[in-house]
Amino acid sequence: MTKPAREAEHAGSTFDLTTWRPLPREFFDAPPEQVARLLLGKILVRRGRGGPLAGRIVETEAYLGEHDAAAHAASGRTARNAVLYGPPGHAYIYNIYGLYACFNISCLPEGVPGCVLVRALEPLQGIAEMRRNRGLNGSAGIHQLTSGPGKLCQALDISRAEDNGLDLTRADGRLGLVEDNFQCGEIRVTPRVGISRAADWPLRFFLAGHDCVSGRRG
DNA sequence: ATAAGGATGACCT
DNA sequence: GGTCATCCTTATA
Repeated sequence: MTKPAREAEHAGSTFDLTTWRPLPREFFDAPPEQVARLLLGKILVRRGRGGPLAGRIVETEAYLGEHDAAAHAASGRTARNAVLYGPPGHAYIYNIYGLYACFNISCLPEGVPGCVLVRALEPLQGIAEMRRNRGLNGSAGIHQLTSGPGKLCQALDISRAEDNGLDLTRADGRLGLVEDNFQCGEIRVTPRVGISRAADWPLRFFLAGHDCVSGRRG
């Protein structure tokens, strides 16, 4: 250990690995649109072999229950979406387009489906490893590492096979969410990205003007 | 603009 | 059982 792992590499974070406690279950036992908003500014931590990988959440989307045609719960409970019906605060990870993973967090009490999709992070810690995981060289900008749901899973080495169903509230878990007392500034709300049904519902939340937000940032 | 890529669920037999 | 359209995306042109 040449250097204490307590200091964030990237500017502006008070994140301290020696004291981090995951957000409690009650935080997630709430409607997805509320959790999605409150997750902005929090830190997603991945405990890896080469040390922690961490980033600040800058973009989220809420997916509601069976009345939300864009949600995986829309057609009722299946083997794939069982986590959505389980207790809050668990990782729901699915593969998309045969290529990428998407990381969601279950909300609402057991039996009631709903989740938040984490769409983008600002890399804070383990940036070199994120670059490696993404197959990018040193010239790739910070904002290319985790500015999209598939990108951030690749950067943090999150996969359905390894991580689906994980309890995110365990202090010793591989994945967790941490309070950072970060001042978010203006939060912008728009329709969700990449869906065809319920396409006008205002359930996407992101930090206005942040470089690491995916796609169009207005 | 669009191809890549594979799992999933809907809808049959 | 089988087939098929769809998909909460990304990196290329």
